[in-house]
Amino acid sequence: MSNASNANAGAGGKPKTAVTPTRADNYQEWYQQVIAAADLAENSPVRGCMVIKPWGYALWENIQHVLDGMFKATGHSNAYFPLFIPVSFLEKEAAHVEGFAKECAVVTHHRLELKDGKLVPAGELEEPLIVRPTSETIIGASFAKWVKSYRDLPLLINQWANVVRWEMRTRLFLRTAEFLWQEGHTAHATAPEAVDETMKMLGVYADFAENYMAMPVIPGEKTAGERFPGAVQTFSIEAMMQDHKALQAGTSHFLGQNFAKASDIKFLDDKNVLGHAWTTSWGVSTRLVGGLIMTHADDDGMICPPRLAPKHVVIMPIARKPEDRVKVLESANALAAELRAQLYDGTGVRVELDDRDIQGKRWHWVKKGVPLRIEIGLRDIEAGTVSLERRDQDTSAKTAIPRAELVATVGAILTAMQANLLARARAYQTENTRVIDTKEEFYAYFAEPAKKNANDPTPIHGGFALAHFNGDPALETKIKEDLKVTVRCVPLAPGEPGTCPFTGQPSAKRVVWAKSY
RNA sequence: CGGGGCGUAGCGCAGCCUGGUAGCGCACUUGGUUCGGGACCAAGGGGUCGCAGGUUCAAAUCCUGUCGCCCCGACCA
Repeated sequence: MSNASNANAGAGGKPKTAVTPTRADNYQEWYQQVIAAADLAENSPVRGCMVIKPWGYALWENIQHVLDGMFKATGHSNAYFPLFIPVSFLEKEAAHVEGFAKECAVVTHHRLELKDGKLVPAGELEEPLIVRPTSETIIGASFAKWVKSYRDLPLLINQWANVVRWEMRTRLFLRTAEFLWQEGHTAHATAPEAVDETMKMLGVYADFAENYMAMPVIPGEKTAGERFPGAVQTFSIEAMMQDHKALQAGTSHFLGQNFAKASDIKFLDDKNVLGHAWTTSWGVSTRLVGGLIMTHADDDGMICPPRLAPKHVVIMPIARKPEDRVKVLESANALAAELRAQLYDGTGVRVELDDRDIQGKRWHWVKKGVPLRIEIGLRDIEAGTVSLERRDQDTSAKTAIPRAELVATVGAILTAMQANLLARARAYQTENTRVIDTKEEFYAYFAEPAKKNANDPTPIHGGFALAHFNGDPALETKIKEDLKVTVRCVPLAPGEPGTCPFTGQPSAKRVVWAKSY
């Protein structure tokens, strides 16, 4: 489609990068090409919905596995609630209606009949059902039944599910009409307990993002305009993508008693006083896979952080002559077994042995982002070494390492790579974050570079701006209109008071401004 | 939902203006030569040109409609 997509192919040479276009050439197109090159997902016949392919789904499964453990370690239990929600449930919370009604898929019939060779809906439902865009209301109905006494609290529930939001514009992983997520829903006897829960889960997300995804995040509170519909307070973790935009990677909401009142979640406290429970909800979605891509992937494709990688190591036997093949394969299989017996991150090292007799294997795995690539051939066997390549290093960097040393240190190498990816991402975020104290500098920072053509993708520019803000929603709206920049969050980390550069009024602390996904 | 662009083989594209046998590169299959940094040669397979109408002797090409994708907005956790 674009000229950029084949700009560095052709001309008799090999592509300089495994993925075209590069990030700098066309970031949006690059993102899609990485997904295709790594075989993570593809568009489906259904508008806005994606097919998550095995490699992409394996990343999600690893995300699920780790988070599920974290939720259980913090006292939560999994349960499952219906996909369908009666429309009347949504109506119960006014702000919620406003927030979600426009993007609800609605089921109005329950039967199909054949008419003139076509199936047409029949059997209209008395009350339409919406396909859940989020489950506060349907889970609230259950909570109302489950909670009678302060002894029933706190109620700490999580659900792994799919949800549907009929979005105008979709992007694989980042915003799809249907997506997979988890939604935690809890009820508490007091406001402070619910706030504690809200903050605890935000902390779990921040921990997961940094320590598993190797994606540095800024935890903070959303401004009123960005608040979850119906929430009293919304908190998020915000990550910087390689186009300098912010990705909201997880949210945690303190819902006050809004949903408890809407769903009638009432209990008798220890003084025999009837009151409404205090609830929270929090979630992360398959969007995290998009975050992983845009945090780590490069112009050669995906880079999987070791702790979430579907495979840690791929072994590629080098033996094209049939007479060598048996010996090399035997050695490669033995190496695979030795590596699988090693522990990394509390589990056996995940090893793929790719013995396909094809060309281009190496690039295949580069694009998929397997952390370690190992080549083993006759020369290695004789020397007692293997050839090791790390995906976080240049694709031309290959080191011979004694086989026994590799087996002994594979866990340490993966640990080092995980740390390197985080450090690299953190440095990137720091480099593209600026403390700004004047309106002029702020506007210049976010000004879009000139485009050759009005319909070209917007070049990478700007970043995170740390600037004071008087908190006025009207000012935030004005800045959004001017620059498409919004307050991503008011960081939880302590900050100094100062002066709002836009109004000259006092400001409690600097907030994070950026363009966002 | 508004503006723009694009739908031709798995992927990337040419052909369309000026209607007349469906093309190229990569990928794939087979054979051979290669092989430790994206191999080469040869022979093959694969497309009702997004879909539906219309004009025409004849439509990938012209006209109308429609669906989808992408970009820029609007919208949005």
